[in-house]
Amino acid sequence: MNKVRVRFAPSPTGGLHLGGMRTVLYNYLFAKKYGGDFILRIEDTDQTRFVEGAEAYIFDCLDWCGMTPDESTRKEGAYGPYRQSERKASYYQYAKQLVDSGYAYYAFDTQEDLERMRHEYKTAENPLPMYDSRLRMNMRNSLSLSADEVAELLAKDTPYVIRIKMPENETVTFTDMIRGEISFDTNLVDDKVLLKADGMPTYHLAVVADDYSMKITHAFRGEEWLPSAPVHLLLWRYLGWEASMPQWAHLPLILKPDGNGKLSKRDGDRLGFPVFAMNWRDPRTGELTEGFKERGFLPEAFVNMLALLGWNSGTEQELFSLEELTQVFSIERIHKGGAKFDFEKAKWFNHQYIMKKADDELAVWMRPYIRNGNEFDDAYLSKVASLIKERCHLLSEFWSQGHFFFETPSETELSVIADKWTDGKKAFFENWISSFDGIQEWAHDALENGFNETMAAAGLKKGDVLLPLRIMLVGGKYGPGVFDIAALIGKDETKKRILNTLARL
RNA sequence: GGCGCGUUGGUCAAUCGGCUAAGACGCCUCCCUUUCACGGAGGAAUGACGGGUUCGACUCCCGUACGUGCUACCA
Repeated sequence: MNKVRVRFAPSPTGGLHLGGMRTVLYNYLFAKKYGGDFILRIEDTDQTRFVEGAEAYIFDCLDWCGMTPDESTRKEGAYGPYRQSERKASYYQYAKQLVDSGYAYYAFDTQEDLERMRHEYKTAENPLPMYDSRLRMNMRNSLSLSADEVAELLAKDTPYVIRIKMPENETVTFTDMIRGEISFDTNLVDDKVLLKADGMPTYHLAVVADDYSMKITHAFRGEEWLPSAPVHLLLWRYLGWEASMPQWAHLPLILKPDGNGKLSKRDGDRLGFPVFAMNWRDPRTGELTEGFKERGFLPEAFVNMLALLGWNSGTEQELFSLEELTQVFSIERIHKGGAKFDFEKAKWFNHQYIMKKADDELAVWMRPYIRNGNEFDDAYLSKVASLIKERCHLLSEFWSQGHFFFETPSETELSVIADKWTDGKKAFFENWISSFDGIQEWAHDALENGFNETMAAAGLKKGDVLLPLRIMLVGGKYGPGVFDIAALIGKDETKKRILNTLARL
């Protein structure tokens, strides 16, 4: 295969959700696999939806996942400009070209005209009438009006849109890389607006013009675009570019975990999981939406989870680095059907990556989650990480799983041991503490040996005193081995916690 | 309503006509560990339905049902 060029064009309407991120990922993997260019394009031609700060946010998300676009799409580049708003002039030119060649026309209908049409032609079997070949001669456009009338309207700067003139009785067929051959009857597709009254293009015109001028060879987009694909194909044809039309791949949808429908931001809020890659604060509403990053996901886990949502390698392997994915990824193995998002499985991926990560690296990721202001050095944090990483599914669980390494537990589940508490046990702990000064090396083995000796001398069993010790050190029935904890928090702190609890029993 | 796309356990999914239908998540049991977790060993749980084609169909074809998407001067 020759050099490929893929593009991802997020609409900066705020947030970058799972579906969008997955489309980027597949674009990226495909481009990398075949040594092509990974280009980002910003679709900011819809001023009513464009959100301040969204562009920078998109780049942040890509950086976090390790998918920074090849070229500096933030500045200049071989295929720039990358913002649609900066390409405005050429869109008009192409739309005009289509009108001149008879494939498109001016439409002067107002919003009210359109509403009236939808109302007037509404019938039981056609509840949603379209602006199409059957109806367009009843509307106000350059097909129904005389040349003089049209010239006059244009001369008076009457607002107009440019619509594609869908042919009658034709079948448009194209090949989707995932789904194979797909056909549409042109009579059933409406005359889509190409250029809006404000002079900005709609997605339909923009995507074709941009893909052409950016020399895109392969285009990935969501399945929701399938119904408008015939419009796009016709535009490529009418503009005389059909030979350079990219190959399309329409990706399956990511669905809600419960019920039906595609996954939305609302579902995340409702079910308690993120749907955006990173935190997004809408500047217009001030509303903050949590991201996977902030929820405690490692980027490699997020990427891995995302890749497997709609694709699999065909082997039993489930854990892939981004690098591995670029090797094994293949369009043939992308599924046709939508997948319900499963947050439990997403957490499992993260858990795997947390366990796999080196302790010192993990320490860096976990540091922000230390809730009290105390300072701890990297070596200490590293040791904590090694002890608790296998019980954290999210980085944010670091604190709930290991807070006792950083503070004396404030809440102690005394009730767990209070019922079976005896003077003999109390004497045992006092004896054990008094032996601390004789311990040469304050480490796991020495502590356990000393504990066992004192225990045997007191005629007690592990079952009698191990749990109490845990409650004293941790505060509850959880955490790593008690001697590991004692070894790490140190002699003084261990003694302090035992004494504290003894005083309360 | 029309059109498009889809349909293997609760979820993600393998299978490209030979199936006693992989594997993973989740769930359950046991072992390990006198906590929790990790790890190990098991278990329950699947081809939407009806017709064809075929020696043989989860796999191919047709219908039906169901789901989902589109049907905006939104993408």
